[in-house]
Amino acid sequence: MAKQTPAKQSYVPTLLDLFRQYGYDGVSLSKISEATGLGKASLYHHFPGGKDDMVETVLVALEQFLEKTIQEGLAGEGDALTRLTRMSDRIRDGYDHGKKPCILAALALGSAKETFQPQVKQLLGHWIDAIATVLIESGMEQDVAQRRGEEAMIAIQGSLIVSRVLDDPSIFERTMAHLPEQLCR
Amino acid sequence: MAKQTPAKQSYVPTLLDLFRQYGYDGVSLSKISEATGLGKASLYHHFPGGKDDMVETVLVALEQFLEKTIQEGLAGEGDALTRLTRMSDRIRDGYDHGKKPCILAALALGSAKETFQPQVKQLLGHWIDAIATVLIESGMEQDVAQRRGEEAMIAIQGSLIVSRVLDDPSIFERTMAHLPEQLCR
DNA sequence: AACTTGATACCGAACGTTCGGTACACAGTT
DNA sequence: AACTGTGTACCGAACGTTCGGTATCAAGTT
Repeated sequence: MAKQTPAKQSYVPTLLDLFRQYGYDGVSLSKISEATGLGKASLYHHFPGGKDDMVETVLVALEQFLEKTIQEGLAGEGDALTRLTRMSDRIRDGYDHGKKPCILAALALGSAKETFQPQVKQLLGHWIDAIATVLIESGMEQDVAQRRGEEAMIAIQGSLIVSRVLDDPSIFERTMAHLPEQLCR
Repeated sequence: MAKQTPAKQSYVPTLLDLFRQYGYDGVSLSKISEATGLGKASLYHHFPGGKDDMVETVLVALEQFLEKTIQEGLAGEGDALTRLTRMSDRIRDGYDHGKKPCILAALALGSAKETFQPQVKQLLGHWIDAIATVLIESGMEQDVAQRRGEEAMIAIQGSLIVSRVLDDPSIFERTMAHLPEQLCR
């Protein structure tokens, strides 16, 4: 695991956008150079481990973002429905209301899968667990709650893909709007 | 649209496997050469349009497969639940019980999106419409049925991704098992 | 029967370009 | 001086694609 620096972190938004849209194999160093405004040498200066180093930096940032989302959203005040609605709103923002794909799905494809599967799996699993925890605290059985967490992830990932393929972000928005009640049923 | 030939069609299974797993950008001509046993020059002999020609051949085959699935499964005998269960079984087979990704999602990523979006969109839309038609014939309102068709696609795509990321195909299987009743509710 | 022609399928070599990556030099800041 | 950051030039490998060629087969002609 490469060392994280403030400079690296400052490139996360740009890198995230590239990897989520083009996937690992579709993002070349030239594309990154263009998007960040840095030459290749500078990119290697900041990310000595190259492309993999960049993806890891993005994943570390995502882990932090997820933690923050859990603390401020899911683990905050209110009943389950309120909390899940707060999460739903954050998700809408994070995916630009259905217009941006999920990097976790993108990294499950191609050569990225072999390299990053453990981290991606851990992130997604963590997200599911957090949703399940909210439902458990509201009185739901653990088994059922875990299933619901998975359902939530299926809805999120599935609606992002369908919205993207059909070029219709309202599908994602509609799905997110219904998700909280569905999980609490 | 390049001309389709029997030779081209004979390579569809191999090409489908490569593109669904590695995506468009992750599949090189070398990889295809290796998987098909043909040299690169031979690949160009059969697919003069190159990689794009190969993807199009796969998409044409998928369209035919979808038509067949609709005729034999969704448009066949029985009530809506029976028909949707038949479709669900075919889907399970087509995705090797959750172990293989969907090429439509893979082609929605990277440089493939720009080239193949119209065809991919048409395929997915056609699938949704076929599901909605079954529900409409069983008495459901058109609006609701169309929504249900989308929900089905969200469940399929989402559960494939979640199963893949979590390395747990049972998630897909479970989702497919419940899908017919869910759509008919 | 032998030869010619056309069609089909395949190949190795080569092409121009892009890939990820490295070495070195220089400039700015502390 | 040390550190941080950048640019230029270059590398070998791989990319997608094309070229010129060989092998085989079937059909037609002599």
